[in-house]
Amino acid sequence: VSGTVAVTVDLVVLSVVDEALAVLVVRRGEPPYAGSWALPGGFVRPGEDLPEAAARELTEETGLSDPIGHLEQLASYGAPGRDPRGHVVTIAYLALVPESEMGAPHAGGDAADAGWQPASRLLSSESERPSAPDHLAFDHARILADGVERARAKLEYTPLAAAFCPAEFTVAELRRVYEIVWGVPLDPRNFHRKVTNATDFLVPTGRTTEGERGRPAQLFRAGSAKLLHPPMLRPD
Amino acid sequence: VSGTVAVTVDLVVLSVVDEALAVLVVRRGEPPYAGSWALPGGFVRPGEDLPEAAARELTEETGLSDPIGHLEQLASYGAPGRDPRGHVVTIAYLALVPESEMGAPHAGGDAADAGWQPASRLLSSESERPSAPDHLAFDHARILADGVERARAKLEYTPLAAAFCPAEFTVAELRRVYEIVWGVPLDPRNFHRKVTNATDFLVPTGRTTEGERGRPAQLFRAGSAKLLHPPMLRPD
DNA sequence: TCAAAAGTGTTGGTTGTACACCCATGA
DNA sequence: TCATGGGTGTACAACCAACACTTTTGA
Repeated sequence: VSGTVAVTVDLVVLSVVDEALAVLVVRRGEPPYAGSWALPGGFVRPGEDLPEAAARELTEETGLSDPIGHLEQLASYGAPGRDPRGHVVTIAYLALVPESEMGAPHAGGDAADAGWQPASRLLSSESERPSAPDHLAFDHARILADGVERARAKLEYTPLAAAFCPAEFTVAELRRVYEIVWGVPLDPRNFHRKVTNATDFLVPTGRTTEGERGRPAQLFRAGSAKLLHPPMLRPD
Repeated sequence: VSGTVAVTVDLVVLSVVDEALAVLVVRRGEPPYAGSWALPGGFVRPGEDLPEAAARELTEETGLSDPIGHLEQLASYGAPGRDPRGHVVTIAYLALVPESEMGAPHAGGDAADAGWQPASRLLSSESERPSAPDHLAFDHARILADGVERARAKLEYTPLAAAFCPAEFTVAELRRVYEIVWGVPLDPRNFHRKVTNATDFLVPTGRTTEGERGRPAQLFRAGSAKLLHPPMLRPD
């Protein structure tokens, strides 16, 4: 156990659920930290690529298949004391997914439970205490904080907000994503102009919503842009 | 060898040497890839933290102590075939250092040689061929490319350019860093105004240069800012 | 006195924000 | 016809690129 260094992957899967930024967590069924919430993840198998291991663990523990939306590497964490089983280096991945198209998570593998939890609750100073009821196992609170921060920053200069939306979505739905992830209100008029002017951010489908209150809204699909020009500026 | 996953750290140490962006590389003394250039790095020891392992390998192989300047995690690479010895996951670190204050590198440990090489040469399409004389070992060309891209991006919105400069430097020296890393000419007048107006980027020391051509320049030290407001915009 | 480099002033175009205003639907 | 949300126009301020111009030194 102490003569070698082991490798795991962990996932920060974020979505917008019930008007709040939520993270996919599993209830650990095995020690250490049995009974605690944790990020889904597990040991990398020899010969297995890292994104492959991340996708496998996600499916095993939560029943969700390859995340539609977006998957990227977040960072690695390797402090010697971070896992009581020995020296374990973890490579964390960040996924942004539309909750509405992922199906309900259900526990499997080593997980006793699986579901969406508001990120704010798992990040609050209350849950920093290791004994708090919703304290995350290992250093997963720090990993989650880094993931949320990365997501917030990337909304500014990439079209990733669309990864939180279903395949077709309105400008107002996209705006709600920004408002929820950033935690600030945005001017609907200026927001509309900015996202529709940004090159290759949105492509109109020609269809509109029906049966809603107010004037029907155009439906869009995500465009091909990987970088936003000009960027969406976050109010200070 | 194939029953486990090993962990290494590798370093992309960048500096500005002889008016060009340069990277610190070592000539491998042991197989695999004996005789090839490679990024400094090596296996993480059990109980050792990742930045600690990075600093140790840098000192062992190049004789340079903890990099003055800046050190941050870059990314992790774990494709099964990237190392012929087995499945090896590496965590890459990016360092930006002032060449003038680091002393000359000298080989040690497993390294047969160590020195600065222009990044452009190691990144050119010529050296992509595995048989080219300056082809980097393993997937280190990819890692280097990611590191250079990270450095270029970070100059825009962080004060990291100062990490390439000695403790005291002039606005013109700082501008040369931007011009060399970005590969574009910048207007000296507008550059001067932007960096001196950015909050907490530069703090004047009161001293000036002497014995140079032209009017003496004020000397500055790096300020406390971690983010640039407003950012330095890279010309398209 | 000239060349060279540091540093300042000014101008015109672009971009972002605030907000007034019009449009299309359900009730 | 009113309330509700979708979408457009416009004015003002901030910002940035371009470049003329002044300052201070070494040769």
